[in-house]
Amino acid sequence: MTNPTIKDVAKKAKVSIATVSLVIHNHKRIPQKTKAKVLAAIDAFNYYPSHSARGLVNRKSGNIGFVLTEDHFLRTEPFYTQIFIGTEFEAHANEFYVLLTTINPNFRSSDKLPRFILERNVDGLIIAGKVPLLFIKKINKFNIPTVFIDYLPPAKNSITVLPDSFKGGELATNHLIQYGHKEIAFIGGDIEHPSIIERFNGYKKALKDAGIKIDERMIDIEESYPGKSNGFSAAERLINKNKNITAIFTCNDAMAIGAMQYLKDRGIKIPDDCSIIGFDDVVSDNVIEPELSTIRIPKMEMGVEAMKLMADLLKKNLKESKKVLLPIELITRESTIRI
Amino acid sequence: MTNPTIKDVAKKAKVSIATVSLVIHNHKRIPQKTKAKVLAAIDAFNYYPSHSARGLVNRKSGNIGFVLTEDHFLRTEPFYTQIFIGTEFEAHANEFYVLLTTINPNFRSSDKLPRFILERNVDGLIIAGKVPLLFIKKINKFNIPTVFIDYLPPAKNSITVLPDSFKGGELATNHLIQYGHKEIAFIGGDIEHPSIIERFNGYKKALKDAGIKIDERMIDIEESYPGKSNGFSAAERLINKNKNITAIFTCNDAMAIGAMQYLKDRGIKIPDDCSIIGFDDVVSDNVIEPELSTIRIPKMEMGVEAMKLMADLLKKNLKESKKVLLPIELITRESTIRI
DNA sequence: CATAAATGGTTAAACGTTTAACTAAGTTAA
DNA sequence: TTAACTTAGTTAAACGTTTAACCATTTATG
Repeated sequence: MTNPTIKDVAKKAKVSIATVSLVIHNHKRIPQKTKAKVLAAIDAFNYYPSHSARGLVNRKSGNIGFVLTEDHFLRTEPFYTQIFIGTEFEAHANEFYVLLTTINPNFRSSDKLPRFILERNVDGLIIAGKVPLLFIKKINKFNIPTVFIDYLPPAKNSITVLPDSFKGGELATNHLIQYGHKEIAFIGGDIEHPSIIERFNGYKKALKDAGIKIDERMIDIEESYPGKSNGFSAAERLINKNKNITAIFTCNDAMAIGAMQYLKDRGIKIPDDCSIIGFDDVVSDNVIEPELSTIRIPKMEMGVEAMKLMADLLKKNLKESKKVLLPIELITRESTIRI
Repeated sequence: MTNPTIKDVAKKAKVSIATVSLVIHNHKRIPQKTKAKVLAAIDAFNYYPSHSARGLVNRKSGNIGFVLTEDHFLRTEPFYTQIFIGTEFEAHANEFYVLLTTINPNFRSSDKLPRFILERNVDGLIIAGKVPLLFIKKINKFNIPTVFIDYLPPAKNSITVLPDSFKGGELATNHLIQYGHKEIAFIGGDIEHPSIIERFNGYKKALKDAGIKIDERMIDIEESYPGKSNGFSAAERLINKNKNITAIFTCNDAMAIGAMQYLKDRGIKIPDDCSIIGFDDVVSDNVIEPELSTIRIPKMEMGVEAMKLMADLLKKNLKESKKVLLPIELITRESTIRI
């Protein structure tokens, strides 16, 4: 048989289609006897309501759009992938589908918006990572409930899920301080990014609390993007400027890997000559040597949390501004050592 | 204004909604003049047809389901992620949305099928990687057009996209032979998997062609899963059995990494004492040392190809059985050396 | 000039649900 | 006994499209 419809079920149960619908929605008007009869028919046909028909009358798509920039999606580290998995997982629980799409990181105002926005095929939007302001402005016109992950848009009334970067920065730096380090460098990229800047602030706070003077020469935040090769360049500048560094805190693992490469090339032994700690915990399967100490971000959990907020938001039990900080965790591995 | 509908457009253009629809579908009956008028109105409202309404009348969802097992999705290497990106990319071109879902690798017949199948919310299914036979059997009842990626289901009438594993196995082995190696070991896991077995066959073929005798003691295909820790164990067995190995071909990069770990631990220098070559090219960003020679699989391209096949399949210009082998490529890096 | 054919558009049914409004029958209360 | 409720269901409109069938003009044909 072809796809069974509510009519087939109604006929079989000898009731009207309205009754079938009411049963499906657990309407109190329907007594047990009728309910059972209808449910039996539903079962017999293995009937499920058509998504499109429902969408049409309810003016809901049942879909949540997941947006991130192409470059983020193509990154080899599974950072945003893990976040996506989290949303996907929680979507199950809330009976949503997740539609993923990428946008150009250099979004121009003439660029088309993702099709699912134009077609009103999503009930909500989850935006992961930094996206162009122009994009945000343009979608604002559509008034779609939106949750951000790992990015705090400038407009102050957003719902956002972030890792606790400030605490992470403190934690990483304190870890080095407790290991006896005093000459602790910081490497950052894309310093405007709210997460990065907080890590930097955490670094400065920890140093200050420990009575260590913040030295401009120990800080390199020039790079515009926190990637591996930029980590290499930053380490190069830093070391050339400053021979007595005993530890480096990089704003993420990718930069840490680049920095490690430079140190190795230069003959500086890790961790014996120099400790290094990253952020994110994305280096897969301990494949790098020495294994990298880092601050773990709960990536899947961030996705889960975002989708939970979305569900609340769509049920209207959420005001339009909320910032959720997810706890981070220090992971001590081989790249940091007591001095 | 709230979501504009075809009615709004029709009113503004002073035509019937049928005319608007015909314009949208580029029907030849409509002359330029009318078309322009309607298009102007469409533009004025920034109108896009409702996805649900269309789906309802066309009996099409416009969605393609992407299915893989949970464990595959959670793997840290971006293998299936890259494939997914490929399908997503090509989906854009064909105006599809991709709905991703995972299934339990130990799918029981009592388990529920993915919701999008039950609700008939997908027009086609792309299944990536090995999935339980029971699952395949169960979805067969729904008669949904299906394309497989990186897995050849036993039923012979499938449409499948695979890397050319046989040629890859030959290529990898020949590379080692050309480098003067004669004692070449093979490490495999999940040897029943069509891709793995082909790599193994390629290995044997290359040895035979080179007049090298195939030695059972040089082969370890015991492990049930081709992962990192199993690569470690396999290397251990192999080395203990057999001291004169000068090169190893592992069925994938994950096992190669595990094997490298064992060799390093044991004090065997790579590549000086032993060359090693993997398969897949998933080791991110040259993070491992020495950098791993491997056979590159065109992962994104596999996704793209699968979605193209799906588009053809849905347009009915494709018979129900087709096997597409995508070309692989030898990547020579640091882990293989001339003897 | 009468008729056939081409052109350009409209009408209305259909897709599969949801739900407000209604109805019919049974129950309660004064 | 009768009016007022309650209960259990049905009817019908609506959601926003698509498209076959139809109609009215205009143009071509013999």
